[in-house]
Amino acid sequence: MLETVQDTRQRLLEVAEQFYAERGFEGTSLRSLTDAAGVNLAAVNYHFGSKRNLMWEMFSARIEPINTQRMFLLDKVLAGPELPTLEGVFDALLVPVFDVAQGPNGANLIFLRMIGRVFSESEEFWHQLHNQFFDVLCRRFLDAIVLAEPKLSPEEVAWRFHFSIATMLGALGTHKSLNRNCASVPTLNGNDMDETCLRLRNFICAGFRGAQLKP
Amino acid sequence: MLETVQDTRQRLLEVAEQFYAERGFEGTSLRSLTDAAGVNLAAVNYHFGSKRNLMWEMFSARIEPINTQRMFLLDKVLAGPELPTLEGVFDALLVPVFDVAQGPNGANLIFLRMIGRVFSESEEFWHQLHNQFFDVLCRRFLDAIVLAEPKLSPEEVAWRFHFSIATMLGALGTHKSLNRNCASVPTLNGNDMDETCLRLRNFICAGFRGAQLKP
DNA sequence: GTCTATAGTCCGATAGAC
DNA sequence: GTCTATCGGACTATAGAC
Repeated sequence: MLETVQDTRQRLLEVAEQFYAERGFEGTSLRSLTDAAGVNLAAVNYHFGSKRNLMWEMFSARIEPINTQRMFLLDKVLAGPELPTLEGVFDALLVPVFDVAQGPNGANLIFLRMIGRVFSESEEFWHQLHNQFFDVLCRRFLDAIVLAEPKLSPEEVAWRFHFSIATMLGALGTHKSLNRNCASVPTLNGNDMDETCLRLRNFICAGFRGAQLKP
Repeated sequence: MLETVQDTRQRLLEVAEQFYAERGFEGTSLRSLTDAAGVNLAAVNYHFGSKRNLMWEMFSARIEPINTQRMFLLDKVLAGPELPTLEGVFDALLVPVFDVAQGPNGANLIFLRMIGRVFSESEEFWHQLHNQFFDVLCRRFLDAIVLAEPKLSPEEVAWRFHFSIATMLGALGTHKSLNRNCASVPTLNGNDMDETCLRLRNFICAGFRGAQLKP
């Protein structure tokens, strides 16, 4: 194995992502984490100060480049001469996630599950994460959707956006289990991230457009 | 307060639901749980044998009546002279959940969050829950959807059903946080379960129908 | 920066009196 | 069926040698 030698800090971040994705915050012990990373238990507090800070920095390192890219793509959609489309807006939201998931060594399903698990965190931790990483982003995307669907009231947009986010997070969180959720269900090829992303985007856009309360 | 006196076992089940919804399995300690329930710590092992069995029975007591009702409604949809509709099938899946959530004392958001949290459980526990409570159900609903949308291949149905379930679970899990996910988002009236259910069903049906891979 | 050793706390489970 | 008391172990965090 000619892998690049990684320092302790980086190894901790990588194993933290995997363990968090598989077991959640409370379910991950620092002992099991440092054992799997091949580093000393005390290294967590030396490099990060606490278990919580380790997880926070792991999440931050993953989500901030994605959110930067989301904003960049959204700005591009909004800068055009025409009104934005739902497809353009939701592509800006989804494509950066699946770009990261489509790693060089095959689909990074751990990463998807980690992202999807965040929203079932305990209330306080989730609230802090949301304020730090999603509040502004959420507002920007809502404003863009109002432009894309000008006939809908803000409340109507809020409802449909809520379901759209629920679909995205639910799909990310359950993605790893695709092939065994139902024993007798056809196997889904969940390794092609581009196809998964496009299917998800099409589902969300269609749901959004067709979700009028009274049929 | 003229409440009916409840026995220890029932109080444990109720507090277990609340704590599981708010903190998850690993995040719930038996001491905090028994304190909140006003019962002795040892009562958990006397009545249920273990923390795990307590949570399992809590979930079973909640989901089994719902699944019975789901099957009943699905059978009704399938017994008609005409082919089932997507709306009928997804109503059979969703309405029993929101019927329970629409409790006599207002919306039972704890219950919704508990259901939505289950799918982010650790792999092993989730797998066992799925085998026990969802495997057969899932197969039955998939078969019904194939009848409702006969032009779609089984693989195509499986993809779209996956996203539909993701939407449902994501919406249940995040429902409690509706009003503070975005500070500047219009407040959603998340207390009318019938309206929430209908909106969710319409979103899912529209997403399902419009989720073709190639536009 | 890495290690050993351990403090101090909390955990699930259970024995045994009542 | 409920209680006290406690076991044995796991946890996070840290002190201090190297």
